[in-house]
Amino acid sequence: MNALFKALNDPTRRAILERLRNGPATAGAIAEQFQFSAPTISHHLDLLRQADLVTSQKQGQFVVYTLNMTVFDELLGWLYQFKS
Amino acid sequence: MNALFKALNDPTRRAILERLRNGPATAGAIAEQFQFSAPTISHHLDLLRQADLVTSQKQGQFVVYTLNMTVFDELLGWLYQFKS
DNA sequence: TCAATGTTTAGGCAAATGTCTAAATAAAAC
DNA sequence: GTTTTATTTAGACATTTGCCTAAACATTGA
Repeated sequence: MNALFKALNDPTRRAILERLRNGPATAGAIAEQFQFSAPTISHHLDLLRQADLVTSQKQGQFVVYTLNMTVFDELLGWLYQFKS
Repeated sequence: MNALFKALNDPTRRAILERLRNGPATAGAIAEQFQFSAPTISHHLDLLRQADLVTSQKQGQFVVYTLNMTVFDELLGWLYQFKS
């Protein structure tokens, strides 16, 4: 839960998630969309992975990142307790 | 959106929100539940207010904090785009 | 094998964060 | 009117965060 909220608490990381809504992408393709350096984006991706918001698979020299939506259910569950 | 995620990215603040699920409470009553100083809790309450997650009304020498659930809809809306 | 490409790791730095104590403000009680 | 009670503001400090550059690692291609 901590890692989840931490990962979401950054506009760049949220933008990465929105980018991945359109389908998986390599680290490089993701980094191209932003004005930050590749290491910076790599670090953001690491935090997203720690929160289980994305998964990564190595494909040759590329690393493909994929959105993992199942963890959103945890967040929805947390929110739901406030809606009653 | 930034203030919202920022406010949620702290276990103490989330615990305050859960506390307020049971109804409004004064700053002092909230502070009693935690091991932090009153100024620290006051600061947390300020961040929650900035995110519009709580409202505050002064009642005599007390300040009563109330959960504001309407802002959760914004968060639900953001989440929803990922569920399709 | 050597060079190029894609990504991560390491280390450094400024800014933001979470905590504290001390002081200020405001209302209540004596 | 002075003291107590409730809360916030101010300022300090250690830790975390987000960024960078340089270097390392891993794979592909000549």
